Amino acid sequence: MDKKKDLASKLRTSGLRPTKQRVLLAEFLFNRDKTFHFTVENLNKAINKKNSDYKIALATIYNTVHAFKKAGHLKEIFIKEGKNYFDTNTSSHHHFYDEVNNELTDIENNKIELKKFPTPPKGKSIKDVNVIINIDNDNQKH
Amino acid sequence: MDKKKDLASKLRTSGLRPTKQRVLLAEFLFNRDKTFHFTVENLNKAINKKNSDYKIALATIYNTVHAFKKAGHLKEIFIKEGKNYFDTNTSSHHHFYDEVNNELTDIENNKIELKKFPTPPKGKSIKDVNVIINIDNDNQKH
DNA sequence: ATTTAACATATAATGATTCTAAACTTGAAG
DNA sequence: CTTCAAGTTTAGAATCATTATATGTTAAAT
Ligand SMILES: [Mn+2]
Ligand SMILES: [Mn+2]
Ligand SMILES: [Zn+2]
Ligand SMILES: [Zn+2]
Repeated sequence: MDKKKDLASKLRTSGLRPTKQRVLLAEFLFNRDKTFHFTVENLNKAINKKNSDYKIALATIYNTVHAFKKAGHLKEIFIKEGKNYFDTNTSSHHHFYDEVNNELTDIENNKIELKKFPTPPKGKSIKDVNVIINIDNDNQKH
Repeated sequence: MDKKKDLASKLRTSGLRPTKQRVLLAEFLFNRDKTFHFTVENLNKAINKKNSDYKIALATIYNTVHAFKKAGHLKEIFIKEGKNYFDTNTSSHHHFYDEVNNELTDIENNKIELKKFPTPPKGKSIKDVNVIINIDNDNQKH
């Protein structure tokens, strides 16, 4: 199978041994058409659902997700306390956050343009910019 | 003392009894010229430092901060895992985040202007927009 | 002054994440 | 093909921020 081989080399290139667990997680996360946003809790449930042919320990899921992040294959996104999202889109980009469904949607960088722009404090320079647009159902009372 | 009386009415108006602990915390947080960004850990240390004349239980600090937030006197800001900031500036505004010193700086709303702007998904409307500009020391290697 | 709901507090519980230490796997070398 | 060391997985323990509990205290209305 081609895809599996590709993933194995992707992992090796990142200095990660392509173990069974890592390849399975990489398949699940990276063999997709669209960006995938998830929490560790999410991922754990999806992978270890009953009747699944293969189980991965929660510690391994943590280890792997962090290893993938360190290797640049995942981005971490902070939205709210106790909700740590990871993102398979590692490009610099922005998000809609739907508070009703706890869902993230990508906004590509070129869809947002900052007109005015503040000067960073002396001795500091801008590393990156994150825009989160919180969205609600229409006609929501505040 | 005028300031104390003001705080007591501010609390009463919010439906909060002006207890000794709340008044003390309100003084510490709100009798300032500038915006104050803090974590609960921060606040607890500042209030309960040794040789301080009055101690407040950690649970009370949590309760009070959450009560102040609910009453609209504090805003909560999510920057990274395990770092929950609160903000005495409750207006809609943005931030610089200095990753080196773990420090937030306000950017007033009118200092940033979004030129291009994406359309929210169908049935959803924008509640608010949060921009975080991560900053680094100059000449930092990535 | 009495009364009662609101509040503060010490302590226990929770829950997400990290650590530990033992067993297993991978890939390189012989 | 074996051997071997470093890397990896795992169950379970530990950690740590936060929240819940249960008891004593206080604000403020009557
Ligand atoms: Mn993490
Ligand atoms: Mn909180
Ligand atoms: Zn994304
Ligand atoms: Zn602020």
